Amino acid sequence: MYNAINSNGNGERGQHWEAQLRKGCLEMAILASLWQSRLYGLEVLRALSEKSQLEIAEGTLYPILSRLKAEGLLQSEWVEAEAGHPRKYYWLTPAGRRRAREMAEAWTAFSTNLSALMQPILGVKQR
Amino acid sequence: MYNAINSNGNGERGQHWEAQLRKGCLEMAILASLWQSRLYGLEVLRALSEKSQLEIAEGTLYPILSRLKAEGLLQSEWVEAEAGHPRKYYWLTPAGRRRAREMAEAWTAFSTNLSALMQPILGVKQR
DNA sequence: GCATAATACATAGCATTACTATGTATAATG
DNA sequence: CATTATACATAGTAATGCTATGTATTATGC
Repeated sequence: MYNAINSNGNGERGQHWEAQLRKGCLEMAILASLWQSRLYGLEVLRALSEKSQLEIAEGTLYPILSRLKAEGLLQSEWVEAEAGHPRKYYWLTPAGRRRAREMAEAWTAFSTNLSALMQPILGVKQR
Repeated sequence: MYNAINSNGNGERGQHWEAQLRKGCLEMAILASLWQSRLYGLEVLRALSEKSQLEIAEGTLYPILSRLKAEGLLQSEWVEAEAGHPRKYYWLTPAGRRRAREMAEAWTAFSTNLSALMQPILGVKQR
């Protein structure tokens, strides 16, 4: 599985059609990354990268985390590490878990529909 | 198959998290709708709605078609209908076909990755 | 013939969301 | 102590739809 979506897409116009493809999915992806356990910022980045080859810049992540927290979907706390830097841990609130579920379901339907639309293109190529 | 994504999402903030989910996919979807045959504007809308439950407003469609044409991915021509209104037909240029393929492939990878991230959420719910 | 409705396309202002560049703070290392 | 690494934060900018509205042409009914 290769990393098809990163920040340096190679389209002609704007060079970023791939970036647009993933815009709007990031909140959902970030909520999902926190489903199974609480994580601190850079752990979220690593989880996304490892679990779904989704590379997000730090400057993108933190405003989103901040926004989700302001919305009551996440809670956070500062933890002084026994060794190393203090870290800000995030976890899903009950509202956050509900949102994550809603989004996961919507994503499933949406992606299935869109993939169906892509089939003729991929089918021709495979021939 | 129900229409999970339309313009009146029901989230709390901004009410539009679902709209964001599909932003960025529309160019690809529109290019895909033209893969098998040329269509005029409202036919594109209907094709998207019928093939993938994707509802786009006319005001959204035409700027995108215009943009794709400016970019050399589409070509268009006015056709006087034998009965009814004149219509502007669109079809993919060779560059447009290449773009559609690239996007379809990127989409496949991207959506597979993201769906993997969603599995724990959906798995828990199904239990 | 005229007014209204339907069809088809177009556009401008606005809202939203990342991306990019840059910065602050703290701990670790040489 | 200076530099590097880790961790978090933010402001300006770019891109893309959404919403509201408008223009143009054809069809319909009175």
